[in-house]
Amino acid sequence: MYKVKEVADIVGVSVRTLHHYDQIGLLQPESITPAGYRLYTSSNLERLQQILFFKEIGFSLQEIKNVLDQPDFDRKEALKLHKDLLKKKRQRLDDMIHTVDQTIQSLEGGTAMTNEDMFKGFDMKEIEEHQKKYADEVREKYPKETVDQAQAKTSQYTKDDWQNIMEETNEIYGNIAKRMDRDPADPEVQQEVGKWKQFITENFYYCTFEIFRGLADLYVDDPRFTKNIDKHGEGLSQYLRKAMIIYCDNHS
Amino acid sequence: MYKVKEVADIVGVSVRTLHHYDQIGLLQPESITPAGYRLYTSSNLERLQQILFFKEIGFSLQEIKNVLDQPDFDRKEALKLHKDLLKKKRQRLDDMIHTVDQTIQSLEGGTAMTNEDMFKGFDMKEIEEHQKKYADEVREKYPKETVDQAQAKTSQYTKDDWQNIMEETNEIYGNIAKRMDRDPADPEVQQEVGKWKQFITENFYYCTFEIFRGLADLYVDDPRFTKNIDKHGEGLSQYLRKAMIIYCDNHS
DNA sequence: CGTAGACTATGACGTAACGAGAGAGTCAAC
DNA sequence: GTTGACTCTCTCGTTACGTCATAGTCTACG
Repeated sequence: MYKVKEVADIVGVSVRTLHHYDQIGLLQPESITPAGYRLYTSSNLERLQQILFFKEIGFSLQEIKNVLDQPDFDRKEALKLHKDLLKKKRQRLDDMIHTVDQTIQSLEGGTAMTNEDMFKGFDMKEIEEHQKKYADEVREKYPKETVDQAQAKTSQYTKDDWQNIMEETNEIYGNIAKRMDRDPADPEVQQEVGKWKQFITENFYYCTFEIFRGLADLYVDDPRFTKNIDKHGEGLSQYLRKAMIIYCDNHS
Repeated sequence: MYKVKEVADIVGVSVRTLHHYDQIGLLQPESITPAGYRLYTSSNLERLQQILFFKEIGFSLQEIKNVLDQPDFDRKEALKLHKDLLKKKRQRLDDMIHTVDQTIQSLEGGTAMTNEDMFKGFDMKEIEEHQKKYADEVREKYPKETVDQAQAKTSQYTKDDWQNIMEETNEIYGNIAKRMDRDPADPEVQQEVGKWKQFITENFYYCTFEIFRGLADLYVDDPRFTKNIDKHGEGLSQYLRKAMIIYCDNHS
């Protein structure tokens, strides 16, 4: 028998939330003390877990109630309907993002950032340096436009662009850091690594497997990189290198 | 000078909405009759249009107020911040969709459609065939699980699933066909192409750029595909191929 | 001029899922 | 018996309005 705060601490929700769930009949405690204290059993906890799962995938509390209270409820059907709904929402978001993008572009017109500004305080700049090392190599293998275009890319980034890039970078690093307890060959990890390569390609230059391998080594060899990456987790650079190499081995 | 209902009818919002905007000071009528009737000018209408635009891209009313009321407000900055927010929301949705998908798959296990049923009348089946051509190639490059999982996917689709897939496919083709007068590199066209690639990934197999390029060629080389695609518009397959190749060039 | 019908106004409650108090009672330890 | 940690039940606030309810206004028609 657990009291509210215990339950709250165990599963990571607020006491208020439990009160609320009690109030709407979604999760009622097994028993109540004479003083009116709520007492939950472990089977109550199980139900709470289920509630949280459905909440995570976007079900409303009412929908969750339906799904959990009626054993004959067609869960699969509910999930599929729900998925359609989610996809529509995503479509809405895609459209919105697209419109915002267009608006931004129309607002822009000559505000590209100067190199001076760009160099200030952004470690990201180092990736560009790395690019130069490989520039010749790349130039041999790919049509000129590809490379030129890529170089033109970063030269027009504004401070905000760099900010965005930094944020997205941090996110990817973070996602990988979160999974450092897994094997570097873990599918989710590999997927993030793929996103990283793709990200470099989209924002800096066409990132070939050779370059990617080169980057992997650079991350542990060059202290500037290592320091920056390990901010996200002790030994991330080492781990990342392994994962990247595995990725390259599997894909080329 | 327009009265509330006129304004409401003109721009397509409810009278209540206008009341609300008045109340929160977002859009106040130019003048008020002795009887208390709201009277809007055409400049009020213009502001309303702006409000609706920002609303469409997901700004809150308070944010809109900030943007419109302060001429020195950095609109571009606001838009970029907003875009980040939207992207985060989309990421959340993506994750949710992914989880729902996995849950559905785990629930399925005995209700998969038989191959017999599946083959009947669904041209979509051909995409799967195409997959097989690339299966070996893909298998070399990606971790086994990825491919296996993908193959498991289609084998469990029900008739309804295929129906849905057909519908979504038609929608995307249709959207592209509608824009065939534009350059294949047109952003909207490219966006649809991106959706198509994403769609294949979600419903069939991890669609790499190589595969996507392969599909592009297949659409014009294989008469079964060509015929099917050109149903949506004369020469769509040719057009689609160009657009897909451009997409690949820009993204990889 | 009286009235029906269309339009207008201002509240006020409801929505979803809680967060943030307020005021008050309960429990265990010292 | 008091303190501190915890519990309870209201109640308001949040977003962008929808939906009444009640009441005043305007205009056309008989």
